[in-house]
Amino acid sequence: MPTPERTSLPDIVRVAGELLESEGLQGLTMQAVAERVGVRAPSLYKRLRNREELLALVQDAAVQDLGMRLDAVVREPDQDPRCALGELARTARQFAHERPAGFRLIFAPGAEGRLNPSSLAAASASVVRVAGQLAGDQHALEAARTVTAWINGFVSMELAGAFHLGGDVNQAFEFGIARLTEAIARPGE
Amino acid sequence: MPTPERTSLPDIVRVAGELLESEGLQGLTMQAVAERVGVRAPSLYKRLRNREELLALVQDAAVQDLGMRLDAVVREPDQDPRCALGELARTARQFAHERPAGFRLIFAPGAEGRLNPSSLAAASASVVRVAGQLAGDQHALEAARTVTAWINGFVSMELAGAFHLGGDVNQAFEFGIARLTEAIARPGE
DNA sequence: ACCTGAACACCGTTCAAGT
DNA sequence: ACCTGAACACCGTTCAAGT
Repeated sequence: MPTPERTSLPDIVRVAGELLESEGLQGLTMQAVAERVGVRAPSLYKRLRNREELLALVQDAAVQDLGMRLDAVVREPDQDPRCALGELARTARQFAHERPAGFRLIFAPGAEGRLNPSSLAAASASVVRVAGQLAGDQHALEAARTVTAWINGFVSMELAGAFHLGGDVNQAFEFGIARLTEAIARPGE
Repeated sequence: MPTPERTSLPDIVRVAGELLESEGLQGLTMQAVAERVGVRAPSLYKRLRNREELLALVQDAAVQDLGMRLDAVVREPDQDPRCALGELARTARQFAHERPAGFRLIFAPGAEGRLNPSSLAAASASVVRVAGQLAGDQHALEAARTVTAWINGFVSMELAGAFHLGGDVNQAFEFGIARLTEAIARPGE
C-alpha cells in the first residue's frame, strides 16, 4: 500500500545545504536533516545511500551555483578580458563569503575526491574562456589553473583567518588579481 | 598514590599525526589514539581537553615541521631569489605529497580558526623574506600572500583530484611558479 | 512504496572508584 | 597522580513491521 511522499531528494539536498551553512559540517547530521524535511532519519536512506552521498550532492549543488554565477559574469557584452578576469575572481570570493561552508566543501573536500567532473567542467568554463583570451588558447588551461588555484588559496586562507594579522585583505586581493592578470597575459594582449 | 605515566603529550600528538595520515581525519579517534599509546581513551583527557584540542596540536606540529623545511631551503648560501622562491614552492608541494592529511589540516581547517599565530608567523617567515627580496620590502607581505595563496590553492586542488583531467600537473606547477615569480618581481630586480 | 520504532555498533566525554 | 570500567548522550545505519 503506497504511502504519500513527505519529502524529495531536492528538498533534502536544499535543507542539507542550509544546515551546512548554519550549523557547520558537523552539525549536518542525518537526524537534523530528517527533522527539517519532516521525516525520521531512516527514511532518508530510501533516497540516498549514506551521509557521504548526501555531502556529494550538496557539494555538487554548490559547484553548479557557483558556475552559474560565473557564467553570468562572462555573459556581459563586450568586455575587456582583464576586467572580466577580475570580476570572475570577485564573484568567486563573494560566493565564498555568502556560503563559506559550501565553498570549503567544494575546494577542500574530505579524503576522497568526490566532485562530479561534468559539473566541475561547467563551472570552470568561464575561467578557461577568459584565461584563453588573455594567455592564448594554447595556454588557456594552464593559465586558468593558475588563476583558479590562486583564488581558491586566497579565499581559503581568508576564511581560515590566516590573514587576520595586519594588512588590508581587500587590497591584497586586488593586488593579487592585478599581478596574476599581468602574469598570464601574453605580451600582445 | 602515584601511578607511573604510560604515555606523554608529545607521544599522543605524534601518534595522532601518524594516524591522521594512515586512517584519515575520521579515523583519528580518541580510542584509536589511546590504544596506540597504550592507555584507555578516558586517560587522554588528563593531558588534553578534547579531540578538538588534539587536532589543534597535530595541526601546529605540522605547521612547525613545514616551517623548518622551508627555513632549510632559505638557509642555503648565496641564492638567487627567483630560484629560492621556486624551491620554497616545490618544498611545500613535496610536504603536501608526503603528508597530505597534515597539509589539509593546515590549509583547510574545520569551521574555527585554530592555527597558532606564532607558529604560523615562523612558518611564513621564509616566504616573506624571499618575496621581499623580489617585490621590495613595501610589498613583501602582499607578495608573500599571493605566492602562498597560489601554492595552497594549487596543491589543494591537486590533492582533491581536480587536475585529473588532462595536462601535465608538474608542468602546470612550474608554469605557475614562473609566472608568479615574474608577477611579483619589481622591474629592477 | 514509503515511513517508522527498535536495535546495533561506534564515538566523545564524564565520573566515581581503583592503585 | 594517573588509570580504569561503567555509563551517558549522540550519531550513522539496518531491518522488520506497519500502512
